[in-house]
Amino acid sequence: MSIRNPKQALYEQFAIVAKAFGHPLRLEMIEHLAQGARSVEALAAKLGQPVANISQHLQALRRAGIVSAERDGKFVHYSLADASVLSAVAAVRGLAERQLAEVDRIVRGYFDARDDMRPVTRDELQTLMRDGLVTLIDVRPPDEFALGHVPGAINVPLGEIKTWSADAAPDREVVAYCRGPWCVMSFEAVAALRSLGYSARRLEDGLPEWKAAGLPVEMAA
Amino acid sequence: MSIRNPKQALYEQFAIVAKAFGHPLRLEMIEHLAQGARSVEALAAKLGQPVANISQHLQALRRAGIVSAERDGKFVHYSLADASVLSAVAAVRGLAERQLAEVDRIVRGYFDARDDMRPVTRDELQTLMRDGLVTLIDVRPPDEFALGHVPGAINVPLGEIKTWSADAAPDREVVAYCRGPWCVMSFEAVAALRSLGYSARRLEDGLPEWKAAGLPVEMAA
DNA sequence: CTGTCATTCAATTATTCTATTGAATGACGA
DNA sequence: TCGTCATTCAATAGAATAATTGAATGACAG
Repeated sequence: MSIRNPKQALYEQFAIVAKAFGHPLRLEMIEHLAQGARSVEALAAKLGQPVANISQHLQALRRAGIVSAERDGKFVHYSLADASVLSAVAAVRGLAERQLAEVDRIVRGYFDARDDMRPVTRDELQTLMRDGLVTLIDVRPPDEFALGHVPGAINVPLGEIKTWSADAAPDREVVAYCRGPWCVMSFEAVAALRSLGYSARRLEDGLPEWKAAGLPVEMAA
Repeated sequence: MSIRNPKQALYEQFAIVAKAFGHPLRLEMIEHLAQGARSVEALAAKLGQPVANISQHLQALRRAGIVSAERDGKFVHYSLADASVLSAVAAVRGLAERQLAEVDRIVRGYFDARDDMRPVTRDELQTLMRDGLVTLIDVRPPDEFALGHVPGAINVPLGEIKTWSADAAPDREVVAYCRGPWCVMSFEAVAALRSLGYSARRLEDGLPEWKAAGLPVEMAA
């Protein structure tokens, strides 16, 4: 198909970008890169995929201008190229949530069972934190926590929930968050805490959305 | 690939939606559907494509929840399912415009040559129209104009620019708009008017964006 | 210069997507 | 009921994409 007119040429470019979003693994990669820059190997480890596979998907994302690469010694660190990557993903996600019955089914079948209370919004959380009413836990792995987290949050990776809760005040509400709106770890954390008798809720979405909303982020531990 | 966890199942759904955006023809179909509902045959005629091909692409879009179908006698009218379809396209377009060198090249090679002045923003246009300083022309075909246009606009399809301009006031500035930000017809109209000695500019984007901004739309002719 | 390690490339196979063709469906009017 | 017309389905061939494997690159340490 030869390029007959410039509009078609432009739409071919736009299609390259949209197509790059059109693979579940690449969407998951974007969720991880939204936490901060990652090397190919680190991403591959997080996703449990062969390095070469991740490398190829990263290059598809780079050709589409979704991620950018920066060489640092023998590592190449990839990160999101543009803040609007997250808004593009959010637009697609919103469309899917509103229009696809299958999404509704998945959400109802799995998530609702674990999160029958409505999630805490960012505004609510800020009020609750200011008044000192809740304990905020970040259930992501320590390396992601170290690269940035909500101020005042405590890092409690999913595997340590039980240990941690033994020492926590039993009558204080816990709010958990993780990588994004559909990150399963915060759902699991809330379910675990509730089964241990705690009052727990989920933040409506994750750190990248918090950052994108212009709210402050705390570094290091 | 079996569904191991609900997050992957969700990402597969999101990928279906994103993938549906990932074809130049489907993006062009979305641009047309943004003007108003269309039958399969009408869309096929506008795009110069076989009906069966358009029908199949429409069903891909429908499976992705991007368009919805409504039967009316023997016709099936398709339209955009959700206002956020346009914002998803806009996010992808913005990303491509900012990140892909190829887009820059196409725009510079073709559009800049025909539009060396900055386009008129919607706000500017409203001021200019209120003060009666410009003539606004809608260069889309009459059927699209009839389904809704910017109040005060005159319908001057591309082929009639020359005839129309003969009767137009020669010292009055003309603003042209069409289907969207990269619709070539408004670029062509501005180029034609300038070559005829008129002062002409383009509106920054088209009718769907005007409507999406909550501004009034006039119906019929 | 050589070995090591992160990343990329190249080649293969399996899968999915695209365009095209002609036949099937479903609604309308005679 | 029958023919017509808009749309969809089904089947095909050709093209693009995905995952896997092993080899090649490029940077660092000794």
